[in-house]
Amino acid sequence: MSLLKAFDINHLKVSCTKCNLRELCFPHGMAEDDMSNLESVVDQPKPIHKNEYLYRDGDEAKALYAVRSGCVKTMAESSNGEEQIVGFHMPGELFGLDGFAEGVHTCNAVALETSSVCELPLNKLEMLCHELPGLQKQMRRIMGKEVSSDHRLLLLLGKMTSEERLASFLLSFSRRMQERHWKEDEFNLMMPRQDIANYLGMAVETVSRLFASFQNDGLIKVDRRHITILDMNQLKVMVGECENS
Amino acid sequence: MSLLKAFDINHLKVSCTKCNLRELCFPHGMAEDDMSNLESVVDQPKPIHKNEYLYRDGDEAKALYAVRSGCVKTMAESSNGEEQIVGFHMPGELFGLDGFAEGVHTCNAVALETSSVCELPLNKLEMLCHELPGLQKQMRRIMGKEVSSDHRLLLLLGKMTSEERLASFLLSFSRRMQERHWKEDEFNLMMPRQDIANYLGMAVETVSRLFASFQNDGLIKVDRRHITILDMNQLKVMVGECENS
DNA sequence: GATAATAATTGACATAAGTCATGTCTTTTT
DNA sequence: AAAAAGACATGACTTATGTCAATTATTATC
Repeated sequence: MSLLKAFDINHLKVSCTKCNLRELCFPHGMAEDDMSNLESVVDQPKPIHKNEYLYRDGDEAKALYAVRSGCVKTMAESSNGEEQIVGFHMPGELFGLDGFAEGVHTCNAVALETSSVCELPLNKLEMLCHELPGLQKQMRRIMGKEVSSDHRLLLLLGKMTSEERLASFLLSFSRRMQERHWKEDEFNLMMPRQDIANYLGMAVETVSRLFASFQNDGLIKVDRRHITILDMNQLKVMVGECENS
Repeated sequence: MSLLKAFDINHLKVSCTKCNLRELCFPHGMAEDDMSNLESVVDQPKPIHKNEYLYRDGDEAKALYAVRSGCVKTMAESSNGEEQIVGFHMPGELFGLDGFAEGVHTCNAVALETSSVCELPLNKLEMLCHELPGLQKQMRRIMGKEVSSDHRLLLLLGKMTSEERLASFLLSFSRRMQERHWKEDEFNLMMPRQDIANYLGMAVETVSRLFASFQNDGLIKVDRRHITILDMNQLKVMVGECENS
C-alpha cells in the first residue's frame, strides 16, 4: 500500500448508507436522503483501546456515539465512588445520551476491548435536526429506546433473583447476537465476570456459581468467556417469557 | 358561582407563563416567546383519581405529561407480571417519555392521590418543535434528565444496602420539597410503604423496620406518613454525600 | 520460558434482608 | 357504632447471596 493511500484513509468520509450496521444503528428506518445528510456530520470512527475512557462523568458532552466495532460499557458513579454498569454497547448501538440533560456527561464510557466508535457531534446534529424532521423523530426514538432499556434493567435489579438475572442477561445477549446475524446460541462474552456481576448487581462469586449451575443443568456450556446455549427454551421459562415447562 | 362561570372554566387555556410551576416544569429556561407558544399546545389539565391509570403498558403514546398537582407513579411491568416502580412524579415533573421509542408506552402511570396533569400531545409538540429550535433543545434536556434519574436509581438498586436506599429516598424527597419551596424537613409521603418498598427493591417489612430504626437513632421522626427530618447531615453521611461524621 | 499479575472457580461460613405470622391502629363501609 | 378492610409494625425464623480464603487457570511481563 502506497503512502498516499494510507493517507487517504484518514480523509475518507464515513458512509452510513453503505455501513452494514445501518439497520441497527442511528439510520434505522430513515429515508435514504436523510441518511446521506447524516453521514456528512459523522466524524471518522475513532479507535479506542481496551480500558480506555471515551468520556468521564463530568466531561462536557460533545457528541453522541455509535459503536462500530468492539464493545463499550457505560457506568454510573455514586458520590461515594461506587460504580454501576448501566449498559454494554455492541456494534450498531448508541450511547452518550446521558449528556443531553445539562451538556455534561453523568456517567463514564469505557472500551471493553479495542473498539471503534462513530462520533456524532451534538452541535452538528442539532443543526441538522432543524433541516430534517426525520432526524428529529429519530432522536426521540433513540432516547425512548434508552429509557425503555433502563426500565428493563431496573426491573431486573429490583425484582429478579440472581438466577433470573443471569438467564435474562444471556437471553438479551443472544438476542443482540441474532440481530447482528451472528450465531445466537454460541458467542464470546466480551466482558469479565466482574463486569457481569456489577451489571447484574451481584457478587462475582455468585456469577461463577450460576454459570456452573446452569452448565450442570444442561442449559449452557461454559468455556471461559465462550458460551454455548443448549436450552434456550428453558432459559426463557426461567425469566417468565415462556409458559411451557 | 354562576353556571356560566362554571362552564367557562372548562374553556380556559392553560397558561404556562403564569403557572407557578414553570421554573420546575417543561418551560424551565425557555424564552418567554417559546413559552407562550408552548401553552397553546398544552391541553387543559386533566383530573385523575387515586389509583386511576393514566396510561398502561402497551397503550399508544399520545402525549407527554406534566404533573400539576398530586403525584403520579410510573411502573415497569415484566413478562411474568411483576412490577417495578421507576418513578414518583411530583408537581412540575414530566413523565411519559417511555413512549417515544415505538409510539407505545412501556410502563404504567397511576395516580397516587387525586391529581391533575397537563397533557402535551406528541403530534402538536412535534409540529411546534419544527418552528421553535428552543423547544427542541428543551426536549433533549428533558430526556437527558430522565436518563440521568434512571441511572441514579440503577445505582441505588445495584449497589446500595437497604439502609442507604431509604436514606437516599428521604433525601431525594426532601430535595424535591425544597425545589417546590415547601418545608424540606417536614413533609407527608404520598405513597404507601408498599410502594416505597417496591421502588427501593425491598420488602415492606424492611421499610417499616428501617423507619423505626432511623427514628430510634434520632435521624427522623415518623408519624404514619408524616416525616420530620431531624438530622439531615447524618442522612447525607449515610449515602456518602457528606464526609464529616 | 519463567515469573508475576489477573481472572475465574470453589468451598466454608456469615449476614442482610426476606418470609411468615400475629397484632395494632386507621380508615372505610354498612 | 360496629364490623370489615387495609396499612403498618414487630418478632421469630429462613434463606439467598455476600464475604473471606484458598486454588487453579490464563494472560501479560521481563
